[in-house]
Amino acid sequence: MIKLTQHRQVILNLINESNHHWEAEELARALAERGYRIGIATVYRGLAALEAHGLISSFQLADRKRYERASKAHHDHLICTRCGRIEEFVNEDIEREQDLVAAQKGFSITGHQLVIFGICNRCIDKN
Amino acid sequence: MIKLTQHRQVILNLINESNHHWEAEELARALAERGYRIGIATVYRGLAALEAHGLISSFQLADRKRYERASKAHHDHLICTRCGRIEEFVNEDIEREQDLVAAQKGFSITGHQLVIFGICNRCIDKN
DNA sequence: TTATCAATGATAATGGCTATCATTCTGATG
DNA sequence: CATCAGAATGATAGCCATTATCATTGATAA
Ligand SMILES: [Mn+2]
Ligand SMILES: [Mn+2]
Ligand SMILES: [Zn+2]
Ligand SMILES: [Zn+2]
Repeated sequence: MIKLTQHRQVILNLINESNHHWEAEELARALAERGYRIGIATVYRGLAALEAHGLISSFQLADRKRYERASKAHHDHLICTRCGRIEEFVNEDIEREQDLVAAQKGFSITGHQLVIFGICNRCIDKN
Repeated sequence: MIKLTQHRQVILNLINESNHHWEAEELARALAERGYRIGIATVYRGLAALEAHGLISSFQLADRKRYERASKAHHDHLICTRCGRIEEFVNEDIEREQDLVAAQKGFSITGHQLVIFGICNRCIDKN
């Protein structure tokens, strides 16, 4: 079992109390703002440990990893390439078709990552 | 128009003559094996230039970019996490559903990336 | 209390990629 | 040709997210 140290608990709480997709440095900044003095290496290690034990989940976006609550059903992401806004969605048809594709190709599917890129309505309205 | 120097032509040929998803260092190695002495920076710059002009295409996989022929219709990828084998697929249902999802969320879709992870049949048979 | 072992923090190292800059090519132009 | 300008190249330094190292601190159990 994972040892939920104070530091890790704080990290976990921050993630659990939000609906945000955190990157490591951003989370470290948020912790610092709240008065916690946690080394950046500890943040990275804490995130890895929490994820390894299923307490949070993550996905790789471009060059950085994003962390979010694990207490959500599986979903994929829509990202506005203008403002960075991230929306979540679930589409059963897509999920089902992916299973079919994998079966057709003789793959035993273990996961997938789908990211849709676009410009969100807020950004479009700004024009 | 892009200047197709000898170096860039060689890089382009290698990619076009294969069905491979090349990473930059791997391609540099292949070039060296064939007797071409091309600096690694030139390989990176050549790949970027070729892609910028639509002569090759790429997608980001984990921490490295993969380059492939541009002379293929849009497709997504299935990756064996055991042996690294990459298969391609096209699924019109998935493509259509993505458009719907984007529309529902008010996004003007510009692209997507779908990677399915799994264990390929060759790897499964080895057990 | 003591021994053990994990967690932490500061910081060095890693790895893919880009920037810099001096040098080499290329391809008009006179 | 000779010259010149701009692009391409190569060696290498720099960048940046993340991981590794290692000395120190902390928690737990005997
Ligand atoms: Mn999410
Ligand atoms: Mn492909
Ligand atoms: Zn936006
Ligand atoms: Zn395989």
